[in-house]
Amino acid sequence: MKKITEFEKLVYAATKKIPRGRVSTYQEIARAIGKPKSARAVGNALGKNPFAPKVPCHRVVKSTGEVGGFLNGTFEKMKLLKKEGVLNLGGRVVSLDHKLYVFR
DNA sequence: AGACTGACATACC
DNA sequence: CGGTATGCCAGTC
Repeated sequence: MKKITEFEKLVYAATKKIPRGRVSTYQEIARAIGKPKSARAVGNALGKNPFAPKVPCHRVVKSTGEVGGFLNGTFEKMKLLKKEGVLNLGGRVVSLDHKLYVFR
């Protein structure tokens, strides 16, 4: 069904680029697609997440270093993140500046 | 078909 | 810490 827009395509493409063991923020993704003010729109697109496991929205965190809204029922994925050493107990990112993946 | 409102996982003041 | 500003989407009228 691919009912996605060009904007979402960019968001998913950027999110998919996140390597394992790394995380990114909505702000970074928004900036990566050329709309640094669209962090919310990024979240909106990821929230739909038609590419569920393809687009690791669980690997995208808030700009504050918190894990983000995927905790809302998807917290099982958080375990995987912890396994990758990205998250810390309590749903916090381990040194965001150290794990943050920046699009270039 | 066109316009408005609500919702969303942020950012800024 | 709280309210306002911003961007995109979806549903509704």
